[in-house]
Amino acid sequence: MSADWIKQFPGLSRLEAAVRDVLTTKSTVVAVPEGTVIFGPGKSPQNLLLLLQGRVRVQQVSEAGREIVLYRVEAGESCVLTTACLLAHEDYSAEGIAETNVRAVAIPRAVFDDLVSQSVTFRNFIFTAYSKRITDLFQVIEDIAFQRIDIRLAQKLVDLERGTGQIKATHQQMAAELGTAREVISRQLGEFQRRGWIRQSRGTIDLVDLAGLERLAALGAE
Amino acid sequence: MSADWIKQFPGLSRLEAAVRDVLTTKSTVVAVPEGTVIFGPGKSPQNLLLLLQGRVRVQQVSEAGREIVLYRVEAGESCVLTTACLLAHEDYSAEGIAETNVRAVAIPRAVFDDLVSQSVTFRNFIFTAYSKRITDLFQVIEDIAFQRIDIRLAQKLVDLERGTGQIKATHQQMAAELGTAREVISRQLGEFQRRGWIRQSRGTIDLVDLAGLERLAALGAE
DNA sequence: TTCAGGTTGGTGACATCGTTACTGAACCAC
DNA sequence: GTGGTTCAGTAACGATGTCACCAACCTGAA
Repeated sequence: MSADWIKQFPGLSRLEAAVRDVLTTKSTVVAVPEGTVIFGPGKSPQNLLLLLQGRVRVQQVSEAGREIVLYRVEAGESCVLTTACLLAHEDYSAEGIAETNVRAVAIPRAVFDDLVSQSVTFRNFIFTAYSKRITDLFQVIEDIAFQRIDIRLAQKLVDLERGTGQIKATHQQMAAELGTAREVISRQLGEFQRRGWIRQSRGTIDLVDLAGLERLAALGAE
Repeated sequence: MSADWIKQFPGLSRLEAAVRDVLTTKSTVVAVPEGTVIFGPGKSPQNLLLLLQGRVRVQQVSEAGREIVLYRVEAGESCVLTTACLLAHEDYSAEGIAETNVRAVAIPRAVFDDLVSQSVTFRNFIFTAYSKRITDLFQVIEDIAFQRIDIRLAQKLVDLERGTGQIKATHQQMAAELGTAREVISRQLGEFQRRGWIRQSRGTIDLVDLAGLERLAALGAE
């Protein structure tokens, strides 16, 4: 198996040669189709995943069925919060879903433990990833608790637009992004449309005045 | 220095003898007076703390000055989320405050790294602690996003009462516990008092019908 | 003691957000 | 096309957050 993929992870570039060999020979590259539930309540992951291609959405689902997106794992990042669960034999209440087709390196539990033990570089890689995720969670908490919904929605629209100027999502899905209700999204998007910032059609939102959205989004970053 | 303190941490009881020696000889027991800011924005901790006595409150403070309590570290637990920051050289936006006088074992960064490297038991201890904290954060997110404020307040009152039947806190402090506004707390506590569950006086809340509060709190756990 | 100023708590009015209930439009499978 | 399903719009109302203000209380200093 080619070890080229290590280049995609800057934190691993200085990995000691011996450790690099362990990592490449004892891990496998897996393909995960879009929509797959990678981990979830009652389904703890068996491997640490390093994403080569695609995107994983991690979200919390309440007992009443309401959802909120916690963060996304992009190519070049790792599903590292799951390793705590992986090593502690505990279930999370969060779930991870492949938002696109995903290619990833799967590192088995025992190999992960071995790498953490042997390589200071790998340890730094892991703990840096932890730090980023925890910071993300703190931001989510701060936003839910203290930020106005129109600002959060504008930020999310700007965030989810990936150069296309368009977002493929229903109002229900946008509500799940922010942990709010569909009706709230409908009202806010209606207001954005009246202001000429977006155009809507069933299942898609066109961002026609990104600058307008960004001005509103920026109010939350003062 | 006595190594008796290790007995207070069940996860460390099976520690290999050599590793145990490293841990006890290279760490120090420190005393932290009540009210000390142990870590915070711009003040990353230099040590991993294992709490022997006392309690540390970890809270998020927004730029607008509003606060929300994330979790508490009790005796027998560790300030483990800070280790990610400690190893990643990153600052958190959260801060940790000694809520009582605290005695703790301080493990320097280099020693921590060494222990993680050498001991599978220590690794499990650390990752289990991570898992618990992250689960706590998920719960906070779910509560803020989806739970009614009266239920959250009842839960918090039951949680903060430590056998005394009394809570020493202002309405403002209770608001910071839940990330809401003082006025909301005043209204809810007024309602609880009308129902005969509590009595209030300046700076203190007496829980006179704990069962009543628990019934309301239990509605959130269905 | 008395007064000034800060802290704490109570309250009304209003804005924002969430919930409920219902409607119709758009889409899909047959 | 027909019928069922998904998606979006909206009104009414309840719950929560914000703003403004006041009263009660505490503390320290004149």
